[in-house]
Amino acid sequence: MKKRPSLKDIAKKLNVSVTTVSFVLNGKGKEKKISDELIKKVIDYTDSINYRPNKVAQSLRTGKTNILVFMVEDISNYFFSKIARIMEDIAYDKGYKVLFCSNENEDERSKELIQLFSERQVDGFIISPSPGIQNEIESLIENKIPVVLFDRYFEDLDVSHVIIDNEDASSKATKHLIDNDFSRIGFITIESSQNQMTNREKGYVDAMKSAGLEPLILKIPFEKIHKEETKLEIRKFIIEGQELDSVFFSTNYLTRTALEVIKETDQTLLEKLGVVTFDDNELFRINTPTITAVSQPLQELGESLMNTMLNLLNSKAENLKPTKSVLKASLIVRNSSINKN
Amino acid sequence: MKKRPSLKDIAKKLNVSVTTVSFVLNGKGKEKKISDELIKKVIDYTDSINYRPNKVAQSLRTGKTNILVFMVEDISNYFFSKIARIMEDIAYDKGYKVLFCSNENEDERSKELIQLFSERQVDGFIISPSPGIQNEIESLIENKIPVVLFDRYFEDLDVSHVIIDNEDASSKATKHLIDNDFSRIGFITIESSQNQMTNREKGYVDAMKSAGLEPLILKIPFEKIHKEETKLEIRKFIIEGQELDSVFFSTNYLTRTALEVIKETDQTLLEKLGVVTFDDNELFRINTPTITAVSQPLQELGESLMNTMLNLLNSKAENLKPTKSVLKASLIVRNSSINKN
DNA sequence: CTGAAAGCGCTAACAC
DNA sequence: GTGTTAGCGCTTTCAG
Repeated sequence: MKKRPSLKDIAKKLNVSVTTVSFVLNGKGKEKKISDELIKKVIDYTDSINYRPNKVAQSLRTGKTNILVFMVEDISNYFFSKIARIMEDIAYDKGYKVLFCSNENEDERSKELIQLFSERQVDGFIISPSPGIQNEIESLIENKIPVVLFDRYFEDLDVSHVIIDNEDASSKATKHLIDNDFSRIGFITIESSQNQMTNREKGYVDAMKSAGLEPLILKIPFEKIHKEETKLEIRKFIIEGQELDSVFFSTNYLTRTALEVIKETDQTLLEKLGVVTFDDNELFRINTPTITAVSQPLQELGESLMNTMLNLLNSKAENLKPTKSVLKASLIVRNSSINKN
Repeated sequence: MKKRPSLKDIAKKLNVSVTTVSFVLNGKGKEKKISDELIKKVIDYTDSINYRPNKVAQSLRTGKTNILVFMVEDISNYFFSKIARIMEDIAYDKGYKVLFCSNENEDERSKELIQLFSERQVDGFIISPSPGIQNEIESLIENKIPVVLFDRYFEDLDVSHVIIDNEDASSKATKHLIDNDFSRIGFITIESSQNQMTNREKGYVDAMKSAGLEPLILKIPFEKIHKEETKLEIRKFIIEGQELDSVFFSTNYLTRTALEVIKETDQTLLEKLGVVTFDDNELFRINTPTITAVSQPLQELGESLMNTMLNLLNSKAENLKPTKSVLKASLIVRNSSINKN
């Protein structure tokens, strides 16, 4: 193995000092008044051997890695992966690279990942936090590592975040069903104390109550989402239990599970049952019937997240006040929720 | 900002040398015959301040990062993300962390990513390569950086790989349609010279010919997959053109696009049209009708990939012969492909 | 048993 | 204009 050449090797080869090479390579040649001739000589040589500086050494020296971490529940989820892509493009222009990872909404995994990347000195974290990592977030902040929370946040922690107005979105979705003459409207959600979920529930409950309707709620524990018993529960709730005429799902994976259940049970059910889901998805455009969905503004979310992060990064050490952004979601009306009479 | 404590800080605090602390922290206390008492003192203190070594410094010193890169076309694709997860678990047990990234099957992006991670001294690459990065792969190999290719490979490059027998899988799928009395069987694929695709085509063509049937092929350029004109082309091919009675798709994103097209055009078409797709997906279980799919053995693929990589990693410098694994895929028969008469 | 010190590759203050 | 050198935080050889 021909060891990768180092600055020193280059300096020796060219009979100049490492400083000179370093300055030239970092574009400080002019500034340091190094002769054009020498600059050209260095550039030509490094180009010719395709020299690549060792970033590990650079990072050790400068304390910066130019790496940002985007940690979410599940990066293969359309919602998260789309935003990831948007952020990546913005970050790239500013010289940052974004690393993606999934915490499965588990505290253990979140902590491990934060640990792992902290040790590796990443420059900042954008996190959709699992419920119990408040301390870890706090400790990052204390160490002056930029953190932006996303999708959900901790109410008693003064940290920058970017979220949508879940209550408003949920309320709009519920009212839409009511306007389409549904009245036995069920709400299927995840059992969770995280505020993105509680706010969705609140939006639903308030909309129902103010229309004089009875809230009908089924809560699934997160761990059981992919269990067979969950399917049974959903089936029971929709089909046998409450004589529902429609359902509003608080997340798209619940909707997917429910669609499977319905498919296995009684395909024709969807001809009568009203359906609205949180979070849009490719599948919902293709399904029979197409599914009405609350759609989050992906582009704005991504931009807002990255801008907040870049601000934090640039305001080095100075105590910038946390930025808190709340964006609005919109309802994409499709066939599943229009009046079925 | 309270600077993170370094080894030196700890040594000073404890009135011992950095060497001692380093040995203890690396579990070499016993080996180096450091007194139990001292070991305990060090451990207790580092635990109490929750000391975390700076991995950047460690990496610079040791030349190892314990990071592996898994680069695929699109990590949000079910197929790739599932395998990623399987590998991650195995790697984790061996002290490696896996970083995921998507190259969108673009050479430019692939090169950038390889560049980026090489500079950061990652220990190995598992890559589903875009068509034109043969040189970059070669150069990694020359620098003795472990590489395992996945899903596709370069026929004239002697590099470890893990793939499935695409020709066989494709042939089985085609024969399945033939056995179910379909005869005007179209094949919709990506225009590509990469061997995972050419082999799928070959499997189809051979199966058709040996049944005395005429191959009917539509090729979509990769860049146009999400363009509107692609939908038009697919529609024309299936509906107007060749009087097909069935279609076999070479990738699941083509199938998704086609399902959308069909949905927009004539929902009842699927009652008559036979459909088989490469690569299983959640959607295909939910769709009406459920879609027959070629399913790759995810668990085995993941295990095989990681084992190959770990072997490479452990056979440091010694010239290990590349390992080439070819696994078999299976056909999951659902409603879309059973005899429609 | 423990400590001193070299050095991984790079940056940048300082010297000349 | 260019070179010398300290040091980022860590591992590990060698000395005692």
